[in-house]
Amino acid sequence: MEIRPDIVAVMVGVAVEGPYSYRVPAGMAVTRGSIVAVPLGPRLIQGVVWGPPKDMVAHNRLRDISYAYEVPPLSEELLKLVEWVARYTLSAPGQVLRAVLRSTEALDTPKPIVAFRRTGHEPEKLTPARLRVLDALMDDRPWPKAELVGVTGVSASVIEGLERAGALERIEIAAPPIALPPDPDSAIATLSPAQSEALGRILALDPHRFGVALLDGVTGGGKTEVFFEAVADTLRAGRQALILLPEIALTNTFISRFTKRFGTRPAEWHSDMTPAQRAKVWRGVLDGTVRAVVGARSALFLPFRELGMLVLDEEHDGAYKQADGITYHARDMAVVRAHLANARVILSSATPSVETRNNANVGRYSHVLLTSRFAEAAMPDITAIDMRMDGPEKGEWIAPQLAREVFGALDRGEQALLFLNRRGYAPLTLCRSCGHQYQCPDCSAWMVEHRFRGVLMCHHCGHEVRTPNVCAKCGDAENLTAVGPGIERVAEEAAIRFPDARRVILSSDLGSNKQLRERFAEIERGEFDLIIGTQLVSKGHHFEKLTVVGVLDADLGLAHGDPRAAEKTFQILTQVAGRAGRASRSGKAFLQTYHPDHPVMKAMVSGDREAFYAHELTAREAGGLPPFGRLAALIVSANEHEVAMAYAKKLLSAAPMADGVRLFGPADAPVAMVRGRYRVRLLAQSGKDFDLSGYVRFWLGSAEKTTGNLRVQVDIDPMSFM
DNA sequence: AGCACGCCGACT
DNA sequence: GTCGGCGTGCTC
Repeated sequence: MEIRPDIVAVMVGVAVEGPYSYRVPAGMAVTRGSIVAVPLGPRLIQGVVWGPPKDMVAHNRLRDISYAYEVPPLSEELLKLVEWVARYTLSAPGQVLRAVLRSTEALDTPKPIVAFRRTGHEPEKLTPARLRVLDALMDDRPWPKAELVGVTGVSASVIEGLERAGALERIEIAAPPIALPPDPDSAIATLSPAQSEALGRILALDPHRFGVALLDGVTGGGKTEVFFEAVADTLRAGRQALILLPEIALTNTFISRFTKRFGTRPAEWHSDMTPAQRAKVWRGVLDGTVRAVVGARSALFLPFRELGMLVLDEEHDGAYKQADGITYHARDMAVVRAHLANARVILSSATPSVETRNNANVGRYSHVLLTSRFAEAAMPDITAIDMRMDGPEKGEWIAPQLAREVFGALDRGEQALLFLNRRGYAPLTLCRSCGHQYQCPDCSAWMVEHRFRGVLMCHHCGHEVRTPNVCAKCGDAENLTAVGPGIERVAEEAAIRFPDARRVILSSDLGSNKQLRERFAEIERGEFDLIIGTQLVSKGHHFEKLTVVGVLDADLGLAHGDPRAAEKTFQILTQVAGRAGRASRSGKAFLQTYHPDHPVMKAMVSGDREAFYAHELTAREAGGLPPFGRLAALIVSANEHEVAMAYAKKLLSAAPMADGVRLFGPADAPVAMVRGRYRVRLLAQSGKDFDLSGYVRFWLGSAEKTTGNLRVQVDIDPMSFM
């Protein structure tokens, strides 16, 4: 094909099959990776120059690139990542590119900051406010307007008045960087011998090549200090570093630890930021002024050009799986990006995912065990409370033994935690007169009562109704009953049992992220005695005075026919139990369970996590499940159940034959209807060396096209069967 | 992703 | 008679 330097392929940030060809106007210089604005239909959208044109487009259809942004081109590694993720997840590359071009404002020239300086002219009228401003500007250095307002307490109009009077002159200065470069040598940590050894093993990975280390050690064992030093090593070598945290764990604690170590706050990337903040970080990452980022999973697509290290803290955490838009697992994609960038990866966890443990077992990842006698001594003593024998009275949720232990902790001036991974007051509202159960009109799920807010709420679609006084079906006013506990109900029981304790409830629907962060800070300062919380409390928080942890329903999560149920339960129980006992105090954890003989419970009680991994790996291998096999889920949805099921059956019969691929379904999803759409699942299973993405792509390509409201959603490596 | 085009129900 | 519902297809 003729190479035409005046025509290039541009990947547009739109879900189209591939790049489109555009003319490069005379005088414009672009290269692969250049970020450009192009006309598409009636609009102007952003895209990235992908290379020479792929296909021949009639000349009369070609349009000109509108302009090229004056920013460095995206790195080759990032472009390859976009293609890889698109291919793997069966999404359009343009759609993946949108995850990269997240911050459109970032491409505009940064707005300079307006500052003022004295001219020397005295204004004719000198008011007290004017004097304060002139005093502040005594040293003739220009001051940013916002700072001037802050320091003097005057309004902006005073400053503008002085400018009009000729006493001040306006200067535009370049906006300061969003984050100062972290100093790798600011406060080098004194590592314990075990930490030094762990660091040594991580740094033994060739810094110029791809390599993964599993940093495996108990909570509180000092993993953070170790990976900070590894980050410092990367920064010293002049490369950028990315630390990913599960969304909710972006805590002040972590940020301040980073700040202490590196002498400056890291650049952050998460959903709470304003567009302006995002823009600064994005641009800084691209132009290289930002050297280290602490962020949530979407930070994986930031435009680093010199990425040398990726850290995934709590690598097992389910929050790394993204399910809206493109469906990807940030841990797996991080490994892919590191591979493309010749960078090192640290996967850090006290409860590594079974996949990661297997990669370490077979030597694909370096298994860096961080043992800490100190931290291990503080590991809690775990007891299973058999709910069949020693459970609480009817209508109560805290077993007598657990209640005694909580009293003990409170008496000693320590903290206790009651954990239940279920939001709201009660998962079901039932009329005892007629048997009516409140269900979501649009989902096959019960309406969960949220008593604080006075509503019944569907946890799948957010649908809400006011908590009824009389049964919607029979009109009986007396017999509406809350069935089962949620965290609010546990709090109610705790208020009765432990009236003198300073209690706090932690649940994602009881405040904004900011409020929750403040709540965590208060707990860390010891302002509460009894913490009652959901999943939130399990993540990365250090409560020094916490010595007793009670898990009210350790079985929650084991019930579903989900291949990862045991793993997820093991991880959350370990994380929650690990909250108990820190520093000088040893702790106790209690698991209320109806299945004390389940392998997960036995591993927890005996403290033998190796037994759990061994058991789980054996079971996975026998079932051909990940990491010994691959899974891909196809979720067919439609407004009518029959339509979805009929199409799923057609899909199944259209499936190409392939050696080693097994197909299951179609079956109703566990929550068969969500937001008024019925969902039917097909599951493809293959060996681990089989290109299952490719197979599914071929399958869907050869199948009858969907019409109407039928949708097929593909989830490669599904984490749950919901 | 948008946006227009086009084909079937209730209304100023 | 048309306003507008959204299903379908196209954008270099």
